[in-house]
Amino acid sequence: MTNEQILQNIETHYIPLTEACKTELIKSSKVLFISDKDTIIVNEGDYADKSYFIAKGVARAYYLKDGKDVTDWFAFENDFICSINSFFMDIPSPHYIEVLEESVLLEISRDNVSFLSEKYIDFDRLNKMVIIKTMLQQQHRIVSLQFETALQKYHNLLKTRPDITQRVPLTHIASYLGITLETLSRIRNPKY
Amino acid sequence: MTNEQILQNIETHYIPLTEACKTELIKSSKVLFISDKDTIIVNEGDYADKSYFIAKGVARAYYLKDGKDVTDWFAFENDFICSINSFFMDIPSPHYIEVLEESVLLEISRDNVSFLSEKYIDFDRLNKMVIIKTMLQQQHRIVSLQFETALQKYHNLLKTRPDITQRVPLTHIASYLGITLETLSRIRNPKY
DNA sequence: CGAAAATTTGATCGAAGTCAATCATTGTGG
DNA sequence: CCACAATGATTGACTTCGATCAAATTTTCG
Repeated sequence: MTNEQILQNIETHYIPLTEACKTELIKSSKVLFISDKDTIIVNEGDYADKSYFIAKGVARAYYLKDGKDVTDWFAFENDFICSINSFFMDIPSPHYIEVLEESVLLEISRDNVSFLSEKYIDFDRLNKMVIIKTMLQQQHRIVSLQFETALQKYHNLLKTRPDITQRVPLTHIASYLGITLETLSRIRNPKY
Repeated sequence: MTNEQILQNIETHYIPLTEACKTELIKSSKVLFISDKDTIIVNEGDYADKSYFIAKGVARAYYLKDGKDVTDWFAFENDFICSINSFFMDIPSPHYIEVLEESVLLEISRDNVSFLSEKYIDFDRLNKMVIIKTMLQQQHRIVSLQFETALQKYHNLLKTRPDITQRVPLTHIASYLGITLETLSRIRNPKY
């Protein structure tokens, strides 16, 4: 996967960028080729000042709640992911971020995001789009968590990500949906 | 309440703004003095392209879920509120926004937000701060909804807003917390 | 003051959690 | 390349928190 392909993906899924902006974006970011699944790219406690564009693969953000692994976020192809508290508030990360498949990521630091946003208005728009998209997804998730049954939440997830069960262990899907693995397993039984 | 006081509040709770920016912000926004509680300022179906800074009072965003009133958001003094889906995606609002006390609001349109963000870097920073603050609050709310008991959710709300029970009917607090009014009432009983 | 709205209290029910035991799949070392 | 340990998923029995339905009580306000 080349730099050009990655930029192409960003442009088709977000907005076109000027040549100058793209050149400087590549210069100020780093492509990570991660071959091992379950590679941890952010650890709890890190000052995680990097944001990652998933060019290929899947990643998840999770944290330990009373020692139990709770998935907070999945990022698939063309999504961005970061440790949201750490990135935006400059505090130690409560989250781990882990890659779940062989993946290609574009890594960019908060400082470089700021710098590019100041310099290129199209990058600033991209940046705002990513943040607003995240906010709207969270909004949707809040409604979902609050008023949907386990079954509805699972079906809705499948609607937006039909391939998720092939790519992500059920344990992570369960904790993401706020249900137990056992309940998820029962729900998946066709007799429901 | 004067324009100067409102601007002063914004500056102390967010960031200082240049004089030019403040002058133009006042010119491109409108102060609403709302004397009747329960005044609806955004209706379901509206293209709600306005954002409101609460200089004084309380407002809430709510929607009807199967005919039932569900509170999605409270905004108190120095908070911003808007119909998030409508404002950012330019679609008809699923939310109503209602004022719950005699209030003073500063109303600004999406177009004016864009314009001021382009023209004044300090306003752009303010705008980003508001969005990121919203995102982080939602993040916190997701964790809360997913793993806390009714009692914990209520206590946490009281910790950040001790005065909320004096200012907002319990029905709205209950639906905001994702619990029924009856459960909230039981939880509030000192024997818990 | 009295009607309407808000809140409390009580009794019952059900969705999903917990604990525990199996079953299935995967991947690694002999 | 198989065996078997480790991990992941399913199934079962039981429990619990909070929902629902219903009624009583308190508060608010014209």
